[in-house]
Amino acid sequence: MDDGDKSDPGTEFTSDSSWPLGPDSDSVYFFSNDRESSILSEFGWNLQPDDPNRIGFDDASDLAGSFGLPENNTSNSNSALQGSDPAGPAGSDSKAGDATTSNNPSVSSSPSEDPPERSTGSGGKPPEIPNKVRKKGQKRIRQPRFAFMTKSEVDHLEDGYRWRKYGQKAVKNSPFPRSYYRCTNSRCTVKKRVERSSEDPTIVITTYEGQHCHHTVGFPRGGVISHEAFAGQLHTPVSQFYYPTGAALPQENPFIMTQSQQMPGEAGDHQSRAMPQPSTPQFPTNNEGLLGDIVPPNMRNR
DNA sequence: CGTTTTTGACCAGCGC
DNA sequence: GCGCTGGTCAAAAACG
Repeated sequence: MDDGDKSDPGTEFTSDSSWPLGPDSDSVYFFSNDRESSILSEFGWNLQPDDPNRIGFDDASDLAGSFGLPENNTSNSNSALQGSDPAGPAGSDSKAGDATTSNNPSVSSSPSEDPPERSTGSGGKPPEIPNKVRKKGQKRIRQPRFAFMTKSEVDHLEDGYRWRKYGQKAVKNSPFPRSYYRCTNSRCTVKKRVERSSEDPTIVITTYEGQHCHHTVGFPRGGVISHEAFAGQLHTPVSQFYYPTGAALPQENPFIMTQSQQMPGEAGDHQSRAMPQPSTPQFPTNNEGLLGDIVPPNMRNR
């Protein structure tokens, strides 16, 4: 939770080619407004607003409908969301700036200075302030989060980075534990949480927090995930959300969903991968747990 | 032997 | 203020 530090890092983004997912993800993107598409493009996901394959949610009712929400409930949900997120207000912006600028843009522009991927084990201290050192009132810095759902038999999907598990917790309303991973690169603050959907155990919900300051270890070109990496694990990206911590309104949230029709064997087809045929997204039904953390309850199909 | 995982404990934030 | 919950720490165990 840490809602006190809902220092809305989502208000500011930096591009990062090393982000584990990118335009190569065989995806259909849903935007609700220009802000979202601009955010996507900052992530290197260049989708033109007039792209024929772009599916836009130009108003809240579209969004609501897509989530199985009653349309007349949408406006309510908006306000409810605002209320549910005390972080929205201005004060958080400066913190958000801190959080994101600490992941300064140089991270993606100076790959040659990337530290070597190295496992530091318990000896390596994460750059973030440890709990014991952190004084009262010093809030945890939340970084932009990016979540997606993948139909997979394995919990921890290979994404080209090395992760060290640092915790596992049982989560409320879910029979499945949530695992916490940290990038093994000692200078990299990226974390990731992995949890199975309580509704559909075949779906793995992965949330990345922060941005890598280095390239992948498994993929020499770095940055863009390779579909081959998934080939042995199954993988149907079911949907993909970008939900910046602290962002309040659904129509202001960069809301992205993906559904891949691509099978592992089709991995090399970059052209078709750029924009697959839109299809009816599979929306999770009542995801609690981690999804609940990234998708406002009133956006869920309940 | 170095690294990663496991797991109980601890801490912080939030709601009541 | 208290209890609940999520998130993190850190020692021990497991692994390669």
